[in-house]
Amino acid sequence: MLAENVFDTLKERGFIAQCTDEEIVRKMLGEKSVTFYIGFDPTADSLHAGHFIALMVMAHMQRAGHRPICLVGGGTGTIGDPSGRSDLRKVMTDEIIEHNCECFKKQIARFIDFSDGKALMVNNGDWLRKLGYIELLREVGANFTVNRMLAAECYKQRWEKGLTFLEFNYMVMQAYDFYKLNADYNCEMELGGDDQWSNIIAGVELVRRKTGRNVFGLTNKLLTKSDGSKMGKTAGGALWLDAEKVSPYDFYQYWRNIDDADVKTCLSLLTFLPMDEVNRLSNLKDAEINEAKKILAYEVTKLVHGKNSADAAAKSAAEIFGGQGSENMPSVEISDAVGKKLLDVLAGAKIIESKAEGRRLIAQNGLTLNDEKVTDVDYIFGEKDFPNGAAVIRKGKKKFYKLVI
RNA sequence: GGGUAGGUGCCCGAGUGGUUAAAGGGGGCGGACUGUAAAUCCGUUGCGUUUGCUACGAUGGUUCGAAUCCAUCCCUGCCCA
Repeated sequence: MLAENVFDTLKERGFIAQCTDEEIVRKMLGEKSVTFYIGFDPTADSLHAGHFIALMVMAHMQRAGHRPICLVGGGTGTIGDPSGRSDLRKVMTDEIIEHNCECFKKQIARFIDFSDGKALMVNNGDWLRKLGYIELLREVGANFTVNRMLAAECYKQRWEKGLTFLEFNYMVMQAYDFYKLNADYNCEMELGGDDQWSNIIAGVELVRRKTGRNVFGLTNKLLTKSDGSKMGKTAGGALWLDAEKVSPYDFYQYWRNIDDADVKTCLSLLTFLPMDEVNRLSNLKDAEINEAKKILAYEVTKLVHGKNSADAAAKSAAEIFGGQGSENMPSVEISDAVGKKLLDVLAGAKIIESKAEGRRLIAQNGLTLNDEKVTDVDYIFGEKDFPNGAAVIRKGKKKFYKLVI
């Protein structure tokens, strides 16, 4: 008997969206160690905030004594999951898929404990790529009815734009994964984002039809804002977990700046803070709730980038927004800035996307150099702009950059 | 394969020979207000800035001039087989 039932934990924290059978799953999770899996398709070279929720679920499960199987989709990634999408995913080359899988593996390994067989990592490319078409049709295809599949919620978005036969098969592939993992590792549960519900129940049904065994599916809520829109979007795209793509400071700032209304969801889903603490923090009102956001940002950053990075990010933020101090401000090395046009330097450092954007910022009073508004579009850097070998550029209200010469 | 409707800027979506870098909305960005929040309001939103360049699926063509007309091709929806 396990001390605490994860099902209750997950439920209390608001993770659970749908479950094939709450009662039985809860009972099962309470009596024995269960092997479960979550799949991650290698759609990019880094995981993002959306994947992070799934990793949290996985971590909670593992802490409770269950065994995770992390599946990277080297096989399914070649197809592309159409679930909930209105457009066709662009096809990736095998090299890219392979590369992305490797990136995923490294990142996942930071969150899940793989020592002593406490978790497994598999790649469905290992079996899906070997499958023969006829074999698959007979073994698996016979267990699906097209009319049933067509009724699946996940294809609804596609009725307008069209669904290719390639993508239509995605569900079959994922179902096969579950069947395979059940056979090889006695995997009894598949977890995933709520957008995966259709695919998950397809797997549950396939296992039952082929083996007569009862397996289960559970989905977690997707990370959305209180208004229903997707969370984890930044100007540059997704909120990546890779420090190279989104710096720990920017990552910290993302959570530091979320809506008041989303504080509770984020604290319970993205941190391990005890629920009474989560409740206390999220009930803070007005300016007080900033404390909760700081804790949220720190905790999430710590989980994703480690304590040192989180400390540094928190410190930078405190300095930058608190008063002066620019010690830990994100900095860019510009060796020969003096004598050059400010706009050329900023564009070169990727601080602004184009000089047109720079001119616009200046025209709208959005660019500051060492606390003075820049008003001259043709401003040329002089020695005096780098008092201690550095100049501070502020873009808009909250984006700071230190130019070091 | 046949019929038909389409492919426009980050997205949706007007435009159907010139004043259209292209209405409107969303999103983004900047400003005001604030709490490094939300809502709201205002501005802005291809690149380079000396009347320049690139852009409306692709390639050719007609024209003083086309996103708008013609041809071919590619792609997609719907209907029929």
